[in-house]
Amino acid sequence: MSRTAGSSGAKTLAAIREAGLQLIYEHGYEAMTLRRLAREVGLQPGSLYNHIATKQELLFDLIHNHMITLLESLDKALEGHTAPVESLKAFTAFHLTYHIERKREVFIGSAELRSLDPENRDIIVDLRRTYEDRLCAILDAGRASGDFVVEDVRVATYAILAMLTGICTWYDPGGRIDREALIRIHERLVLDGVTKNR
Amino acid sequence: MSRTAGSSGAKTLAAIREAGLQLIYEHGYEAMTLRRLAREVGLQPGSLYNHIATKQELLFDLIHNHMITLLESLDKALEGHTAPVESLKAFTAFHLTYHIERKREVFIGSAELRSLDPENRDIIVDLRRTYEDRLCAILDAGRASGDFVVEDVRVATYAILAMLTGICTWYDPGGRIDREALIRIHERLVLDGVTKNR
DNA sequence: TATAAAAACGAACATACGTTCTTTTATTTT
DNA sequence: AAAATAAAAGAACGTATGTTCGTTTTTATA
Repeated sequence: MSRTAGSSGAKTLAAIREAGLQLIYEHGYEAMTLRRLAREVGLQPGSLYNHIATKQELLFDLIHNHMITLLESLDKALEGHTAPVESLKAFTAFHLTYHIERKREVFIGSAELRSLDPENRDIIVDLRRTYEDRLCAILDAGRASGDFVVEDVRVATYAILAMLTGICTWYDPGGRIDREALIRIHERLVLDGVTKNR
Repeated sequence: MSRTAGSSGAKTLAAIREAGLQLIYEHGYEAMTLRRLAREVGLQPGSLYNHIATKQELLFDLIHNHMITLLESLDKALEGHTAPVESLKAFTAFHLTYHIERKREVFIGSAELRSLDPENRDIIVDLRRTYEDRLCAILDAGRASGDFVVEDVRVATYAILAMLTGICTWYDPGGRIDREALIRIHERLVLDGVTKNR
């Protein structure tokens, strides 16, 4: 046997990425074998190396792509909002939506940080920090304008992110609660948490 | 060579548990090799089997012990509190304290769920559900008494747990914020989230 | 249409893994 | 003090893993 009829590099690579994403999400990077991945895509193990350099590079590629897309989408979602309250609402809605829609990428992006080689990890950690800084800036602005009352901006940032991100680990898109309701509930939780109202 | 002078079963098992906890926390269950674990404890790989049955059993043992301790400690912490507001404060304080002190156990207890054999996983998932139910009950009571205004108790439960648990992934005990301040901040965040105040 | 490049196969390599087994020595029990 | 048990060593087994390589066939280029 040899090259298969109809085979195309771009298509195969996309299939490898998708299958890799799913397998790493389900079993973890270490537990995913390239033989299993190859079988899923319909290839022999060695043939994977026509498309990826190493297993590690595939992982980094998946996470890096995710982080870039996440940041670009966020900046688009925040465009046009100037008032801190509106920005915070926009952030919350975006974060929830994205984390529900890209559940697997998000999960891998944090759970598999430790599976990355040090240099690769550093790059991703930097991008994560940039994302956090966006929320930090909103809280800072709201504090300056008097809209928010926050004891410690960094703590509030992490608390909010932790709460919102935690959702994607249990939320069931086909379940009892629809996305709009979920966003509404959390907008209130987040706003109440940073608003003076005693 | 053979049995080492001063060797004792109980001590060695404790050392295996501690080293296993640390290694799984750092690298993940799949990435931790028994050879590395043995080296850490100062044993030959085969000698581990005088103390553990399998690698899988060690993982289950660590997580199961953690869950049992968690539940017992929670019930002790909630004792004596009857008013929903007080119960919720007690829950928050306990949850934070425990999750900061037992960071590694907590992390493994959720991150390595997927590395458990199905039967083992079922047991742990049941215990987790029991823990969640404690918070659910507090919110239900507060809703019945009129102290809390919660749109959906299950959602609020998960949101609160997600927020509080997320903290243990970044909190630095030796850092800028001391534990009391952290608890105070989060008690406010949680209470505001479930209290009517518009 | 001839030639170069791409994409697959299939076999193989070196290594590492969880685990088992036999043997030896230290500790505990009688 | 003798016998039984527990805990370690050390070697080995079978298997699985990431990866490489030579070959073959299909697609793209000239």
